[in-house]
Amino acid sequence: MADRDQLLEAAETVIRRNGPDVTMEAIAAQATVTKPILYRNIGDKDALVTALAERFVDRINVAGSVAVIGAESARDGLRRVIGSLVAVVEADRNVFLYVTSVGSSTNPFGEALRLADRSAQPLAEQLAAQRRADGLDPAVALTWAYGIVGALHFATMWWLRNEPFEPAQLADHLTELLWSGLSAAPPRKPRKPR
Amino acid sequence: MADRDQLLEAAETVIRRNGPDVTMEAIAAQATVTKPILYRNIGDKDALVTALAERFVDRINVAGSVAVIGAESARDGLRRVIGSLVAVVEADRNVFLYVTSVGSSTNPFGEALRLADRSAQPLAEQLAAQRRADGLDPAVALTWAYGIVGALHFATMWWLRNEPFEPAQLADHLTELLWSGLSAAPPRKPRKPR
DNA sequence: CGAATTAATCTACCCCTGGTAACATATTTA
DNA sequence: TAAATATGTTACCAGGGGTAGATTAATTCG
Repeated sequence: MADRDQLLEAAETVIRRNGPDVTMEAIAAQATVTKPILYRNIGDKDALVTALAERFVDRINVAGSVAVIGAESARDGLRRVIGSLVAVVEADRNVFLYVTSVGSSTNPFGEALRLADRSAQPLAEQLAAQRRADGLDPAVALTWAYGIVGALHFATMWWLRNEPFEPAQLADHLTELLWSGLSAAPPRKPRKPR
Repeated sequence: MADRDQLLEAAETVIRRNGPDVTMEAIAAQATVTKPILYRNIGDKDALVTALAERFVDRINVAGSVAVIGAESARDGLRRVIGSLVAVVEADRNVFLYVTSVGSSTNPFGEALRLADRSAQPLAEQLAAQRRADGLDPAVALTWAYGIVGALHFATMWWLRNEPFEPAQLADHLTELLWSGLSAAPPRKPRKPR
């Protein structure tokens, strides 16, 4: 008893219920199991976060693949994918927060970046392919992939915390930024901190 | 003895030397002081991180203001600001990592977002003003500000970890993305995960 | 079938770090 | 000089990640 998948399921359950700052003990308890079993099957906390992140990214990817069906244009496709991402995160915000905010001393770059890796890598490949097809330099792909993921991440995070407007607006604004960039409205004196 | 500023200075010193996972005890020791003094003058760990973040953002802003002088165009200004940001972060990576990766239970959204606030807020005001001047809807400003900050943050973080090429390239790629967006090379099937 | 060996699980603990209470020491003020 | 007030120190607590060793269940073998 106490399959790896069941443990991950239990972790998600308790995170959804009790918020993102949940203890390993609580996760074990939710699975009606004691800590050593959890550790034997999952590894350490870092491994748990990684596993949950993997699942989460998978869900986002699936949702994106579905959302993009029937897109009327590339821009519309982008808009749909962003919309579905926002929807998934909003629907499961606690798991999202857990997966992105848990830090570990062995990983000084933060868990958010590890989560980003799983999205940015395939995205980079697509971007590179597209650039090549258009006769453009594909070297930008990785930077762009992390930049895009970061933009989505931070904006979504901020939006989650404040919820200043409807999710559709968030998706619209992000699409506009990522699709067209700032050049439409060039800031005269772009003091652009941090 | 043991001025607030001296304590912050000591914190930065020890973080630079020993890396981002540094203990409050170590910081106190570096300031030749004991923990309760540190706590009396600074507050808790969260307050320390906030204070250090504030300083760091200030440095970035100053560097950006200097860098933008003599820009030949708005795009060139953006490029220069991004370049100076990358330079500051690279030169003080440990403090940057400390300030962005230390999590706290009272702040489930992560310290990175708090750091972002200090940059995104003024940036949003500028964006909004510019949009208004151009007769465009300024409602996008906040979303864009967090998006831009996030793009810079993640890409820089990734670059710091891997250092795959020269910092100038990173700045070039990011400028291109933020200035012109993806529309130049529209992905046909934008499976864009995360 | 019973004994012995092996696998699975629990109890109890360690360690480290953030945070603080209570005590001690210097310093000002009356 | 005595009282009051900063200022600092030691010693401790709390809580969470992680694990060693005892304990129980299961399996194999004579």
